[in-house]
Amino acid sequence: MAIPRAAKTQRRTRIQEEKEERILEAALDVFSVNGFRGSTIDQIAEAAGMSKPNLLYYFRTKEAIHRQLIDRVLTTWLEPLRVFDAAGEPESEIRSYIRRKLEMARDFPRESRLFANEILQGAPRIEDELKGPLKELVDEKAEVIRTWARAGKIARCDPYHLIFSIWSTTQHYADFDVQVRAVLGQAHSGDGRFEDAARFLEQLFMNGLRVRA
Amino acid sequence: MAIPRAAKTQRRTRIQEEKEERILEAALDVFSVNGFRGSTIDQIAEAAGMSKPNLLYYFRTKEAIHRQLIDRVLTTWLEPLRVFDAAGEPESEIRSYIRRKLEMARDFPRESRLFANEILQGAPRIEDELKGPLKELVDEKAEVIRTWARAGKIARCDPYHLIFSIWSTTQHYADFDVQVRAVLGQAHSGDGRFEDAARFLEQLFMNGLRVRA
DNA sequence: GTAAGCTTTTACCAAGCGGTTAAATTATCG
DNA sequence: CGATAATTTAACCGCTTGGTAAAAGCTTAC
Repeated sequence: MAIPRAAKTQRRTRIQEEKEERILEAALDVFSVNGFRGSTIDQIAEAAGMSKPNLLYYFRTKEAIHRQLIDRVLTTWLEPLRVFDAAGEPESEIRSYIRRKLEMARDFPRESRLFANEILQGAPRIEDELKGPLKELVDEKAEVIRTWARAGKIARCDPYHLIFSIWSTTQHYADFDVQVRAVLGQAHSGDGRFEDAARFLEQLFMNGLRVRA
Repeated sequence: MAIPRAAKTQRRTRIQEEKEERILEAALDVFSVNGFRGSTIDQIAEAAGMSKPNLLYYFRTKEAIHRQLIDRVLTTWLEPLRVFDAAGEPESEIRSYIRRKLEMARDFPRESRLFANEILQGAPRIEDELKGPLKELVDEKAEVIRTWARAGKIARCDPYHLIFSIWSTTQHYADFDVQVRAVLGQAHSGDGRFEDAARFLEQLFMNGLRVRA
């Protein structure tokens, strides 16, 4: 007779660790494309190569899987912004922030889309995290940017909308990938579009934020 | 005995016109939040104030409703880009393109989200339109931008990524509205954020694209 | 008014959904 | 090996889903 559910006592077997990882991996595939309501446990189970009841042995509900994925993404997602350093040179800080966000769009598009799906649908499951930790982090970094502007190191501008514009331009290459590919055609079918994007965005933001005489 | 379905003969009654409009209006509400798979006919029917079978009298399938919405959005959505004029002044053309896209994000957020949902999910229903009409239009306008750059009227840059960056920064205020509100807090609870965004984006793109000595 | 066509409702269905139960199977460890 | 706990499977449940059938109710034109 098995103890109710896997997570009841603390993490024990390596098989548990492996299966949970496989499930989360599969769920990321499914959720990032279909959103929460549009995804079924059966789809995830099949993608993970196991039966539905077997999957439900590791995660009690569909929502539990989603929750854990979202939590993971939220922490790793904001890492680049956390690194943003008040003591650094504005130009290089912003430049490398853009570059890092673009790399994430390239290397973790599913995570980006999972997040986008959640926000699009009104963020019912993460409103608190947005209004709490996220807002506080952005507030803090906005203050840094404002300081740089006051010191004449970059042009005066609204720091919040600057951050929004970096988020949107970079995530666009993950979230709207199909559209980007369709418009660019065969030409940039490899990862070339990311290099072009990096060049363009650096130019745009560096010139756009330069202090004008 | 009713003729199979409403659209069989050509559009007749004004009641048909009215009801179809009400259904599409309701469907836009529902689809734009939940995506295609996440939305149910019942939800749409209730939002339209009618029974499910009644709704299905006007539209044979869920997909038929969605299709018509998408088709509408696709045409109106690209209007601002079509207006983009090679004969105009680069600065004012780009500036007013940004302004118009931002107005659309403000005034038609549901349409923007419907589109975003579709793209996020791999655009299964509109891939052809993206690779065909959309790509052609963008190709044409990219050429215009390239001409301006060659003539020294704006900085040399990748015109495709310029267009992408305008799309993403403006649509962000519709698609990621919840996040934007959460981060900005009470401060800009009205439409003020759109004015701030307009100011910031104009500054960013105007400076970013100015020819540098 | 009445007949024809248009619209709405009631009742229904088969498939898919998230999730449970209990028994069968496998791994672990003394 | 044997016992105990961990894992997997088969069978199932009640609810929701997209969609249909058929009849009842309503409009409109003559």
